[in-house]
Amino acid sequence: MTATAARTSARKRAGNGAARSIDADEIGLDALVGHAGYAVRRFQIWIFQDFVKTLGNVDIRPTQYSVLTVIGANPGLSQMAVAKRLGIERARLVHLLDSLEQRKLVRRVKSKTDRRSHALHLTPQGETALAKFKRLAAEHERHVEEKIGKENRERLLRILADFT
Amino acid sequence: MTATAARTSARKRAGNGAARSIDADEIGLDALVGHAGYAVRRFQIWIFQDFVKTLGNVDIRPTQYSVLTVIGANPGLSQMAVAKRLGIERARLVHLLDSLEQRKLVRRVKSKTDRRSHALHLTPQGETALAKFKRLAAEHERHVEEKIGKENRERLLRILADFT
DNA sequence: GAAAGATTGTTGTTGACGACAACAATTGTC
DNA sequence: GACAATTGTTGTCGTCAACAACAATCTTTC
Repeated sequence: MTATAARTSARKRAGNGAARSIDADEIGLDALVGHAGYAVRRFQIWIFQDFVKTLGNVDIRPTQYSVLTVIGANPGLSQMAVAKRLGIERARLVHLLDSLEQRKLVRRVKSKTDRRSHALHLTPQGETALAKFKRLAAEHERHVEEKIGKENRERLLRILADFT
Repeated sequence: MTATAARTSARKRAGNGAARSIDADEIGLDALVGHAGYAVRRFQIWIFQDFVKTLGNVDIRPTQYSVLTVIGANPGLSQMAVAKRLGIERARLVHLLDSLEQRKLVRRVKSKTDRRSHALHLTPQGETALAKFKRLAAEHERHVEEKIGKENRERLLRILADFT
């Protein structure tokens, strides 16, 4: 049905090996239009690009921002706790923290209660930097609002609240 | 305000270098809860994992599925057209098609009207395989529906329709 | 209290993916 | 016919998820 319709409209395009030049608009997505994952993926790419662009001057990427924010709101957390909360692998978090620690935004303090783990803290510079990052991130969020609409953004947040 | 509140509640956690073990639930996300990008990212990871798992037996990943679907619905397209339509880079599409062509699902036919380009077609096996992939993808989509609810999924698709 | 098992941080590898740059072959334009 | 643009290709780089293995350090169990 859907497949048949798509197939029929496609016939006029090329039955053999001719690649007619076509406007991207008239290329049907067929089954993809019914897949939430496809739309979400495209949207997520758009969001990431805007985030990276908006926070380009301070050189902070989404993942780094999420790590800084969680540490800032919960100082003293272990790497394991941060990784679990954000759904990041602990192996991956190691490199993220290496980078953030080199930039003097985060400190790994040896925990005295558990000598395996590190207690994560923002440095004073990290705190002021994070404040700036949050302002830029809010600006990015306004771009999202402009893109999909104020109400739609709120609906989206409600729908996906369980995943945070 | 939000920061102050988070900071205050965080104080009880660790003022120095003690990494108390904490349930992931009680770790505040602070500013992240207001960011659509964070929720979308987490959701998208969940979707991808379910897709990969559901189509695990046939060894098809989301990007491959999208390429096959578009070619199936628009036979004869050039690589450039497919890449543009799906937001994939043409350099990346080369490898995707190499893989799909090796698996005898897709054929690159030399175009006679433009000897630079290839007209992309599904092989007969590709057609029957895609039919199966679509059934599995529909099953995956039902998982999404179970996860966020029927109405929410439809709302989501409407909200993000412009990105497809 | 010692042995066995689990956890934490770390290092390394693999593969998918987006972004960019360069190139040859071909087409389009002036 | 010279010059610019397009198409497919190759290659590199950096981000990211997923594993596996390891040493150091708890925790459990006997």
